[in-house]
Amino acid sequence: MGKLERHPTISDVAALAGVSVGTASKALNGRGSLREETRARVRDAARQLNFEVNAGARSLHSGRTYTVGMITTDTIGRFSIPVLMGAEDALGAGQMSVFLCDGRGDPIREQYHVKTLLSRRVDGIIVTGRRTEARAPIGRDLPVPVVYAFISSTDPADCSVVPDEEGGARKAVEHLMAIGRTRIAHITGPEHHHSARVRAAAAEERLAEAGLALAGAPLYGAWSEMWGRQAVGMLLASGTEFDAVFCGSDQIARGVADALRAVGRRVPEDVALVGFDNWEVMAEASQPPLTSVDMNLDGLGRTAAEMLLAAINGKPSPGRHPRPCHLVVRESTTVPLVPGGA
Amino acid sequence: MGKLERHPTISDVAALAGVSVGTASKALNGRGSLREETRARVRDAARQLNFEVNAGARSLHSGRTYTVGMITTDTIGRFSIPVLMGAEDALGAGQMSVFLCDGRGDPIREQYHVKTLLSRRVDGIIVTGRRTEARAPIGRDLPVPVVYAFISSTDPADCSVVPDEEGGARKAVEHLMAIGRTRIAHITGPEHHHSARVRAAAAEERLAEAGLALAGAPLYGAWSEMWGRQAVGMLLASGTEFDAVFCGSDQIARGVADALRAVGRRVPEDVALVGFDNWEVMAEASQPPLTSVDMNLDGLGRTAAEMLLAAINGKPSPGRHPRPCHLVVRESTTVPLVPGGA
DNA sequence: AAAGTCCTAGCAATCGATTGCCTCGCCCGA
DNA sequence: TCGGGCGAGGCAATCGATTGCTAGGACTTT
Repeated sequence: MGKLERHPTISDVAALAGVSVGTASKALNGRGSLREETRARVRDAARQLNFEVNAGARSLHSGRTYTVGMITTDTIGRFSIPVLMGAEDALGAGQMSVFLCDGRGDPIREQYHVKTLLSRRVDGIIVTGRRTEARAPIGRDLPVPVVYAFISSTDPADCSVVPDEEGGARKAVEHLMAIGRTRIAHITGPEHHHSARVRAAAAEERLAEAGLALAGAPLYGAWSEMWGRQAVGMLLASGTEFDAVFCGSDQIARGVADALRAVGRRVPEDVALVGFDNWEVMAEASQPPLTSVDMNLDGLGRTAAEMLLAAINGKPSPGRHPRPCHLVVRESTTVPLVPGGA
Repeated sequence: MGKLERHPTISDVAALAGVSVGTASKALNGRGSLREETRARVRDAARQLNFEVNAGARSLHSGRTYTVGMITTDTIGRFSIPVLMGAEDALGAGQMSVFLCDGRGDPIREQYHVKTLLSRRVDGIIVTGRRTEARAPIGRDLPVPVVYAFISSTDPADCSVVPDEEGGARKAVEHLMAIGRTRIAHITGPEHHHSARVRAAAAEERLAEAGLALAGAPLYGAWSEMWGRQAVGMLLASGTEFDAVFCGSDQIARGVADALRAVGRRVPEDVALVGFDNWEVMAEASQPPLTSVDMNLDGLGRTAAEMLLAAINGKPSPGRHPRPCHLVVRESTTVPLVPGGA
């Protein structure tokens, strides 16, 4: 509860230990040649005073702050959190602290954050966001390395770690074909979203490779459950035959599941369902739980952080680095085993 | 793409402008008495070199870093994000940057973060988490002020900004009574959760004040949709009469809504439903959309940040500060207007 | 013309910590 | 007894920026 007056400095420690400032520093950092007894005396003094070295003063010499900035281009949300946590995890292992900056989708605000981070002499910057679309670089000729995670930079020379959405969509389709479905519909988000277009195109391509085609054109709409429900209505009204739906998000898939159940179509027996994102609260609460494509967001964050650390140490990895997605299979594509079967 | 060699310093600026370092500093900070022409020359030089003052070096004098630490006790999640964003917002206005530290529920890790933050000389610390339960303080006699947001400290002298969950629960019950419901059931999370107990007790108390009682005992379980569905089964099986359910979370409420619909009970006509958290993706995607108690998490974060700033400036606000919840009314408690009614 | 004012800008100490270099004293050998 | 060698620890420069004090030049005033 009480609040100490001020931070003890190394002079305080030195005085208490009865040595000079330089000696105290050497004692605490294991440098120089000192008697073990002296080191111990200094360590005790430091402990007694609750001394914590002033990181700012130290970086004045070392030139490094062991600090990185993390900028979210839009709002901190469902997609940026896992990325952020993965990065925090990887950076924490390297003793680095993270400055969090929320761009709120405002370029002015974002530039302000970049300036602030540079002023604080971060060793590097990670940029992330909630859409996978490429965006303009946060700056040119910045004095520190930058890595884009989840989103990517329009400059091909920048380092971007992104999910292989195309591969993810292909895996979804392959899984549906593997369980014998041939009339696969696709319901997804707004067409102006990069992710929606990429996933739809990849799904069509994979089907074409197998000599198949989508059941009807991709239905572009919103990322919401309500759109999923509406789209099912449209699909049924159009008379399109389908035995599976690949959805652009878990929310859409959930809406689809609810709408199908409401009209008496069984999932997965009549219609198999695959979602995207593997957002657990959605995928697992769905009836039935959803098979879904996982973009491994925290792995993305971790990789981005590792690449940033490497770049800080002089080993940059320029270019775009897609990382594989994987499929998490749940009951929406697999008929459960008969209960009670001994 | 290119990467500059090193950060320009104020000496570089001074040299380019043809003045001494001290003069350059005064020019850039509007101090001292200098000719306007000199100031302009220095400003130009700074702009030319892309000079950003070294914040670490500066704080060596000022003693302030304009930096705060934010520690999440458990994982960064649905509850801590809005708090975090509110805080980031309020702090950003004060030109302060935020160090984000994820405690992962590990006390060792948490203590490590506290030490790191102190070493970085943050001006203050905000602690948050995903449960409202009081927790042990992160430290005693820390040299900087600490504010707890959402969660609270067990030390009553610490500053904690918390949601008035009790008040929220009362509002939910009052709303249900106001629309004429008298047999209100309560389905909520695990009994060992502080929030579950507090909300249940407040609901019972408010009903008692109106001469009523809960329909059956509170049903403690989990915060999940599945539990909501199961609980409805239990409620129906027990033969308890009820015309409303107050749920401990939106996820539970959603499960309840689905289960009721499955057995042909209409929401809100037969059973009105109120959730808790006002988690929009859940509340709005529910069929029907859920009336829910909003804890105003980002307001909590903002308030916490403001109190921290005040404490940093010597005006601490010790003690527990409950902040009101409010009810967001949606279709689960209101019969929609007849469509087409001119 | 000498002295007093005011304006401008430079000098140097300071913040906290690190580190290369130097000194002091002890021990050993010649 | 004197000098070399070495171990231990102090001194002071350094990192980048800030700021109080001071010096010098221009201008005014008596």
